[in-house]
Amino acid sequence: MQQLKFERIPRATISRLAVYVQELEVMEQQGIKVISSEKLAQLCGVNPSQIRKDLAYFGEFGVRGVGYYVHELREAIRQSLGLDRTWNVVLVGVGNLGRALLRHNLLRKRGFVIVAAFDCDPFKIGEEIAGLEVNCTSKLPKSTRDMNVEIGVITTPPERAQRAANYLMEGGIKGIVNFAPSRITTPENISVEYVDFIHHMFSVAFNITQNQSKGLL
Amino acid sequence: MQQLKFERIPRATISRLAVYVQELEVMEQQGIKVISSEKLAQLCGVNPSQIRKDLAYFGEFGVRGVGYYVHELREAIRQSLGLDRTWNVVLVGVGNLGRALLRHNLLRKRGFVIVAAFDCDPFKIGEEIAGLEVNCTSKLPKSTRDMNVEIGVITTPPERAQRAANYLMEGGIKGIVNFAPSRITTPENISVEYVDFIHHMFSVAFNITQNQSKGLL
DNA sequence: TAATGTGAAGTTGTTCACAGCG
DNA sequence: CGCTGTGAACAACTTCACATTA
Repeated sequence: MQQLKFERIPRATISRLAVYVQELEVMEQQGIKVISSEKLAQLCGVNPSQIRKDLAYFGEFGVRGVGYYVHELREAIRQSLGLDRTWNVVLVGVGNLGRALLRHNLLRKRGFVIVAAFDCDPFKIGEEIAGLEVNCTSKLPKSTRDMNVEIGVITTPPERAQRAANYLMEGGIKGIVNFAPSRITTPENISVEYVDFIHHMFSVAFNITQNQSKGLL
Repeated sequence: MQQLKFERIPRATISRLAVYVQELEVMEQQGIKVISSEKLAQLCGVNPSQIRKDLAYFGEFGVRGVGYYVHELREAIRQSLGLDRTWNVVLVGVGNLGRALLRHNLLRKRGFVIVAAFDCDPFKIGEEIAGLEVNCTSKLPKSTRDMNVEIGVITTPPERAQRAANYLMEGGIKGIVNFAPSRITTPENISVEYVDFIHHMFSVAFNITQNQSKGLL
């Protein structure tokens, strides 16, 4: 339909769009039909024109003098982000975090279906978690190809993240979400996202430290 | 010692510093003594001058014509970020993710000690996880004050995140790391970080979609 | 001499302000 | 009339280029 423009879209815009979707969903559940950029901005903690700019990358979804129809806007963003479909996902590294993700139902609710889990620890192989049997990592490349998986999630210890990434790429994966606290190297055409909550702990620690030293002035 | 400058430090700088620390640690373990901004940049996937600029916010840590002493630099960054101490942390919401964090040893290794866990589900209260008894959330404010806790981690379902935040603030917490996929509102002086892996899944999905449509041109 | 530290240039992202439209 | 959509102004961040120094 839209998606006609071809400027490069800022990363920041994408992650804000994700926030908008989330808040729009809540509104929809509350029965709110129309929302202005002003009000949505307030809820998301951003500037109203920011929202309008972000949306403008993908099309014109609003009605002047009125605002945005909540349901319509949500669908438009979902479509723009490529979320109007399901994505097959595999997970590598069945530790604490891996298990939590396997059991997490929000992923599935958002269209990300974990179709296989892998680990190289013989003690974990064969174990069943959330209806999924843990397989040996060596089987990963073939499985992902057979199951037409496009996204890989890495939840291994840091030192094994690169190896996991290599297996995933061998399996023809197109994007990786890396929860391990270490950088991985991949060719340009593989999209990599890092989820490192320790960094956020660091940020908070830093901000607290700074707020306190500011208080002393 | 340093920390003399008082320009505002970009958020982005902070999160990159966290990456540098991580990579420096790996190097130290490998016995590497000296590193240039060039090489470190390569490992971290950033521009060399970016590193030098980032470090310049905090002081001069390098030796011209030589580079940076790995151990020294790591310590300098840790100190600058306020990581040369331990931080008491409480966790609210003992679901899959909460459990995973409680059992995660990387947090403690980095100086973040979870000293208490809370949940409002009577079935969970009393349960012991990673040597910590789950307490009723109503006890949170008093406990955090008594234990001198500065950071709260929220791992509740989204609809309960705000309530958790309120309890934490009542308990005198100064910073919050919110893993729940919903915005929370707090006064200015509370530092809030959002960890939302779903957003990263969205980003990857979007990038894959875009790469593919690029391929069609 | 090699690599840092840094002003200046360049790039990217954000906010403003208002024209345009339902 | 009110709120969107958007060019223009602004702010923030990144990279360049080179003077500086161990």
